Amino acid sequence: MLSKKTKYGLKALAYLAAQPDKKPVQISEIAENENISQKFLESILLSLRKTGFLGSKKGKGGGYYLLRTPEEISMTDVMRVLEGPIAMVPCVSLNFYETCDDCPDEHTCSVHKLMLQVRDSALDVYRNNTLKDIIS
Amino acid sequence: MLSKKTKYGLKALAYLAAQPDKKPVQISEIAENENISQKFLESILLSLRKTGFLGSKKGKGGGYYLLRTPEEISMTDVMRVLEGPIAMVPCVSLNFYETCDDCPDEHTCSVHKLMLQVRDSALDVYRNNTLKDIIS
DNA sequence: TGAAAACTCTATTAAATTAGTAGGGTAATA
DNA sequence: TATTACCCTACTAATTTAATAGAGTTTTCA
Repeated sequence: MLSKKTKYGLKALAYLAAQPDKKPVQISEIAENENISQKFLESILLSLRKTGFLGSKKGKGGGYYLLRTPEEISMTDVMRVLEGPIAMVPCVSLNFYETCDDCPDEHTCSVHKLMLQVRDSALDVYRNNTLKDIIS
Repeated sequence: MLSKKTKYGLKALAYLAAQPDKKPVQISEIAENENISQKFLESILLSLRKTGFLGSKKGKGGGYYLLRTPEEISMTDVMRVLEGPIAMVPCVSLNFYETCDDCPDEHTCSVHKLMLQVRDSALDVYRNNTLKDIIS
């Protein structure tokens, strides 16, 4: 299940990408328009800023804005930052790999075999979608 | 993230599918060989029996066995029973559909758009894999 | 026939994660 | 210099997951 954090983060990014100009947008504006708790959104935008997706401007007329153009922002990167691993089990994760403590051998594990395919198919989707692609 | 329930359920199914004959296999045997808590596995096998994947035989010499051949068991069905919805958000789920309370319009929602693709790609994988395909 | 083997079922619980809430602090701009 | 708006920490309620405990029932085989 997709976490609210990821869902809200994606919506906020899409909202910023849909702006006609690059002027900073206030948290409160995004929160209202996308029906998100303002405080919760605050923490999500903060993490997107720390990971290089967003810039912010303080003071009057301040807010958040995209640091890159929408077509430069890959869903792969966004998902990894917001949701974490794309794989459903750590033993098939590219960026968050861990061995299973129960499994004696990955190569003969049926779960591993299936989840490898699922990961690859999900990666395919994320790699083929930028922020620009998902705004309408 | 894949739940342990699903992981263990898949492993148990694969274990049964790998049996040379159709004799019932005891819970304890599966639990030991696959490093699964026996009591937890018990409840998982029970749910697989109630959903028509497994049959059971009581008493001495009893245990669980597959009701269908491995190539007749689609990963789509198994995943839906063990893990629940294949979609990451309810608004793109085929079997567990729900509207989002926050989203004003699904058709213009960027999250919806992306998650629809992810669901389809996952479904593709599950539809193309039977229990036979994932045992080695 | 009776005892052991093995499944069945209910209820409880511990741990982890998620989704927020509260509230004060700090920086920048008009 | 006051206001706006971001920044940060800590706490908490709710939910889900992963078991655990224990009693009960059915079946089979000796």
